[in-house]
Amino acid sequence: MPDHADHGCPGCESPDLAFARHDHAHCSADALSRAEALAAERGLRLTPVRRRVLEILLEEHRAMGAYDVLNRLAAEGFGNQPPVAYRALDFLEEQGLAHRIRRLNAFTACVHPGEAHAPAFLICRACNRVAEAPAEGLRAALDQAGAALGFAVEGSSIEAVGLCPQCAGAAA
Amino acid sequence: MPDHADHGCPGCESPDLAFARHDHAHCSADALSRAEALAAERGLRLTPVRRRVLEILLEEHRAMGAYDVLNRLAAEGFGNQPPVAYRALDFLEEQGLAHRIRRLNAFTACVHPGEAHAPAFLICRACNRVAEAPAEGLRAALDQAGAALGFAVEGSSIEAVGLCPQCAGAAA
DNA sequence: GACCTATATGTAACTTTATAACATTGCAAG
DNA sequence: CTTGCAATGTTATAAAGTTACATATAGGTC
Ligand SMILES: [Zn+2]
Ligand SMILES: [Zn+2]
Ligand SMILES: [Zn+2]
Ligand SMILES: [Zn+2]
Repeated sequence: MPDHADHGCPGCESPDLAFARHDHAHCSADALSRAEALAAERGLRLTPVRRRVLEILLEEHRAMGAYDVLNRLAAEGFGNQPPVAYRALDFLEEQGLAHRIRRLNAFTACVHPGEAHAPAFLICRACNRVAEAPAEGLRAALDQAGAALGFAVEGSSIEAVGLCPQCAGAAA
Repeated sequence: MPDHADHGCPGCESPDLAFARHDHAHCSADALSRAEALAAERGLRLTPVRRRVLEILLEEHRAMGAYDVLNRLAAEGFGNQPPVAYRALDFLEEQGLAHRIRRLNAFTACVHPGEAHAPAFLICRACNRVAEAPAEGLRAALDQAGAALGFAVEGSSIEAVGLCPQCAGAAA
């Protein structure tokens, strides 16, 4: 694991840095090394396609459509049919290394994999960047709202659209 | 407005009755009459297609895909091309008469239109019914979670998947 | 090493969901 | 009326996701 002393590192901090100026080279390298550690720990195979998809998602704090990912893969000599992208994305999602953003039909790399978490997503409608916000309280409240109706919550998606600090500043 | 004395009526009660035994004929008739009142109030045209789409959605507390709605419309002599359904659904959504369930790529009628609300949705993975849960507290918490990152929340979707009371009972 | 099996990848074909662009209809203000 | 605008109809196409089957490759067994 890299040394973090001088860096803002989403993996090691809360909240998420997607909207803050930060050392993103470190940020993404760290997420990748965590992913590798996790895969080793779980006896999973972080194959070339899977690893490359994760790298592509990690390039920016944005969500990418499966077909955008696929185009990148195809350009690099991997298969060029949808299942190639979807399978890698599904794998990453199952392992908590990426998240699906349902409002965007798109995927984003998880910035702090390994830590059990079920974040809320903040989606900037201007710059399209996506941040994870801690959502333990929200999940608990949702469980409770369900329970009030006799409903057993098993999974949930909490997504907000709005303006990130930079885009809000630019608009004002 | 119908007399509610003897009925469970989602429009007049909280929480939602989708998962409870209730007089659904009243429930849907009430929602429709509220929609009509609302349209009149706002000077909007609840045209035959739009009204029919709302009726179709109101038949059950389920989410329907745009193409399911379209098939129904086509069978009844309306246009049979996607925009016919999407336009009506978009209109209903804008007016708060229907909601889009993003996890399902589907739409459901709002059971208490008119009242300002931004509900959380509870989606039963077994019977596919959808209920609206009050979510003022959740929205507030989400706004706050965004604010903590300098993010201005403008809209959000909160959706939970799980088991409704009846399906949970059947499984046990 | 040779073999077998499970997992992963490649590929073709297709389904489902959604939008863009333009023509037509029909009500409604003047 | 007639003129304009909102709604609907229609054609075509784009975007997102899945099914089914063939091929390749990693790991374990003998
Ligand atoms: Zn970063
Ligand atoms: Zn932004
Ligand atoms: Zn009902
Ligand atoms: Zn159910």
